[in-house]
Amino acid sequence: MEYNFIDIEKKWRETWAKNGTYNVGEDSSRPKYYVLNMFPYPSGAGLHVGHPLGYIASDIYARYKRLNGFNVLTPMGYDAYGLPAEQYAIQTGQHPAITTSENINRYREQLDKIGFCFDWSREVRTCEPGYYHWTQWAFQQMFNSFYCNTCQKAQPIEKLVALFEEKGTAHGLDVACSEELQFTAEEWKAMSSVEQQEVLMNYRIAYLGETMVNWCPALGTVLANDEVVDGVSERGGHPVVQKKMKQWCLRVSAYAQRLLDGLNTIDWTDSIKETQRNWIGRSEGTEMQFRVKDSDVEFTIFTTRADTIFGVTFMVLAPESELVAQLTTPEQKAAVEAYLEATKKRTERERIADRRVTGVFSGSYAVNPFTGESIPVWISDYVLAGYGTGAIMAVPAHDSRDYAFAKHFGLPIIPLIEGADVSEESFDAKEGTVMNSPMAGKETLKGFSLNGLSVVEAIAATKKFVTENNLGRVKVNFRLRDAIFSRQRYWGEPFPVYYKDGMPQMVPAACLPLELPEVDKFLPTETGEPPLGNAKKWAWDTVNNCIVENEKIDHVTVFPLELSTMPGFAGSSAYYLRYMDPHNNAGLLSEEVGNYWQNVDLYIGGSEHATGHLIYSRFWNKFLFDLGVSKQEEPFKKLVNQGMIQGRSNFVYRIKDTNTFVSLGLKDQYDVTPLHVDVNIVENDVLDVEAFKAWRPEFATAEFILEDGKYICGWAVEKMSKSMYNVVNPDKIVERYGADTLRLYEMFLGPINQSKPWDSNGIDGCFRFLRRFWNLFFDKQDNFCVVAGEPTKESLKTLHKLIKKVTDDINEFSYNTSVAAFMVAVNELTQQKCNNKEVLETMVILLAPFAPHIAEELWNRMGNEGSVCDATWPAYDESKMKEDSVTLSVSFNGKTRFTIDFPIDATKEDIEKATLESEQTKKYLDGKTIVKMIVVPGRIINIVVK
RNA sequence: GCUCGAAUGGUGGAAUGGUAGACACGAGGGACUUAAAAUCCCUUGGGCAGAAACGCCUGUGCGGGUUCGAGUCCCGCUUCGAGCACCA
Repeated sequence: MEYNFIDIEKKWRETWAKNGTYNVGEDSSRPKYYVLNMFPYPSGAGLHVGHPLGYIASDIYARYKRLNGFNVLTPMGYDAYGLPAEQYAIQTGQHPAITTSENINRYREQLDKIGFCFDWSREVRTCEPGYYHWTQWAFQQMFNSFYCNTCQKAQPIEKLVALFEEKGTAHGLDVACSEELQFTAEEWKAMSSVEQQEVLMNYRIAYLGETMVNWCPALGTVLANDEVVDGVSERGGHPVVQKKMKQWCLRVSAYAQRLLDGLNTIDWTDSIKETQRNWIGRSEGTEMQFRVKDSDVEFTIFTTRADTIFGVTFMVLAPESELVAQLTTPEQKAAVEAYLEATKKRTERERIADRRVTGVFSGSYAVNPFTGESIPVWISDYVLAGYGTGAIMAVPAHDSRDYAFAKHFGLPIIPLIEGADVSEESFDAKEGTVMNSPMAGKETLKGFSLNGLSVVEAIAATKKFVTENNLGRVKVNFRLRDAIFSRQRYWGEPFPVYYKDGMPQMVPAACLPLELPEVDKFLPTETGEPPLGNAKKWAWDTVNNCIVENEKIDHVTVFPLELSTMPGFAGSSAYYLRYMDPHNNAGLLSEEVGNYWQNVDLYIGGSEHATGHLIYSRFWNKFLFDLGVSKQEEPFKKLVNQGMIQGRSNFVYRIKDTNTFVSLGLKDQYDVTPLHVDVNIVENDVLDVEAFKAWRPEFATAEFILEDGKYICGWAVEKMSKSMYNVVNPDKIVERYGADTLRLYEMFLGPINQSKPWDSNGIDGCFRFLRRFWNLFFDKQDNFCVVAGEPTKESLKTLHKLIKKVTDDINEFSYNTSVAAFMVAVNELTQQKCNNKEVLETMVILLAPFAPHIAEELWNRMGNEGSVCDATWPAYDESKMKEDSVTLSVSFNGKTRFTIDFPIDATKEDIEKATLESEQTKKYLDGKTIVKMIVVPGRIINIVVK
């Protein structure tokens, strides 16, 4: 019987859809398991074979869990907002909603062919009002919350207002803020409403902040830090400049410590955790106050090397620091201004590319609080305004950047570590014994000295001294910045915000979702407003129809709406929660549903989201957890990163200035130019010459120099992309081999977490395997030949060996080795001519997660009711594996020479005795003496001889 | 510069410290066939030996070490990949 995958797969695809086989609900009688894929952005190019890799891996796991009695949720949806659709709209006038919807349909069609067990009834699209309602809602909750550092939790902003009314800022709580403010209850009460709102903005988790942002002129929008790579935009590669702008921000930094701590509780790869730790960048140090000489100005610096206070020979301010204006003396004013002007002109990219030492003296001196010495204050762009306090104490002997600066400007360098040679470079390591702290004979504050201590001890001693003497405080700094949350774009979630007296107000809950309006054009307005500024009618209608009515305010007043939209990560930050309860109109998700599904047990996706989506959604979830909406502190318990599938390009070699192409093996005899050739007209690196001629008009008359009658192409591993003609479409594979073969092959290609090139050459092996498997069930006359009865001992052994291997492998996501194990088992069963029902039925269940269509078909043919999805995963029975004897290899000095069979229950002594008495041993000993004999029953015999 | 990861045949890749190269592709040889396709069987890390049989040597990026025994563990390198990077 022919293995007719086309009919089989079509039949079951339809049956599953008709029966809703993969739809799930809450079921308290079974344990839940939540498997999630990072949902795709539906691009115009459709899926290539790399995309389904993670989906297949998660599908196998989901099906395996279901066979083990779990109620498995595996939903799918689309991250539908994004730049490409908008860019396309600008170019063609085609509305992004239409493009997106077309792309989604194409994706769905392609996905459906691969046989996933997604519950499509739960599909979400981030661009639909029913979905972004809750994105907007969450934003409003963040606006209405502040972060309490003391209780490590988000709290309602009303609580902070109440504290201000009672005690001003002296309320005793440590609260996350943009800027430290001080006022009394009386001062608070005396403020106008607008002033109070301005103050509160300093504390809100979603706040409007005037900060330096990454402005991308070409895209006409601001970008988040993770969207800027090497000074250019991640999308499109346009230059990015620093600009001070008023933008919506999320106070992600407030959660820095929790984001860091949470990493220890989740089962993610070390590399992703490490990447996030770097990105969060916790650094423990000391803030110290320095007085400016002959002035009452004081400023604060941050250092992790408080112990080097005696080696400070100058101070440096960031050019953007507010202190620059205060500390610049009249004599230096012109020089400083010239420097600031020059710095401003340099883009981030230029600063990275060109690391010249630059700087200017401010004219002022600071006073070392420990020694009273005067230290010049400089200004340089190697100090960043956004980190710490934007001011540093420079210790050239023990910091390489300070060292370069000191050498360049001829400033003194004082070594502080015994034996450290600082004549050529600084000694940055935190080790050694401290000296010159203070230098012999120098007086210091309260006689403080660090000499003779180790660096670690000296840091601790300085911290203690600084705290006790009010010179500063111990401080933890994070590199993690607040996320900039506005984009001056059309295709995104509108902010549910309007302005009154210049202050933002939340659109009333009754007006949510605030829908994205139609616009005439997708570009910014002539007055420079974001694209939503083109939607005048929308603004008017919204104000009149909903906000005015709900807020009971005067119709005559016109309130402008926020015209920015939210960034890409807004919609993807809590989608896993929405999948739990996608049709709920009363809330993001219900209490009951949240309690059942909790959080994602297994999350699969690419590691490129390490510092973007995977940080933002952890932050977002923690916030919702504080609100009690999410039930777990961490959204994704286990994370598996699938590797990238790279392209395998093929090349033909054209002899220069001719239309003649020479085969790979002969190309070195000619002067040739390699050209990419479409991999779809190459098979096993042999070019289909006729197809090549038809491919392009200019090749129609091409001539070929063949080897062995074939044209052999060269190949290379490159990114899978259209321009390299190496894109392989999964539809083509499914058409030719079937979805089950595609699934098996994608897994067989190698470990799931490794990047590897797609190579269609190996796929035949998987197809042959399925055909052999299929043939186990049919005899030579094409009759279904599976019969009930007692299985042979051999077959049971083969089966249980496989059960153990596959179960272990699935749990470790080692799918390539389990596919290999299937191949071995099927070969063995073929040789055994096994047609036993018990064995073959179990084989079908084992294969069901990998190749569901063929498994379902055979399950059905064996007379089973229902779907193989609801079968029970077989238990491994060790007794079926019991052997009568065991083969042990005998080694001499670790070198294996021969093997001997022993009864399974042979003791160590039996083995030793039998080995020594064997003829082969005697032959190998040949006059040598035995020094030692190691016997590990069941494992190894090694004899050490001399 | 710092952090993490990797390196095994022609290729993708297997190996709880115990016979390295499972499985698959490719290649070579053979069977069947008028032929092709399909299918099946044998060989396949390198080298040596041989009439045959049992073979022998060598081999997991490089150099050391631990061990009866190391692809695997430890120390020191090399190369490649990823992340962070004037973060004080």
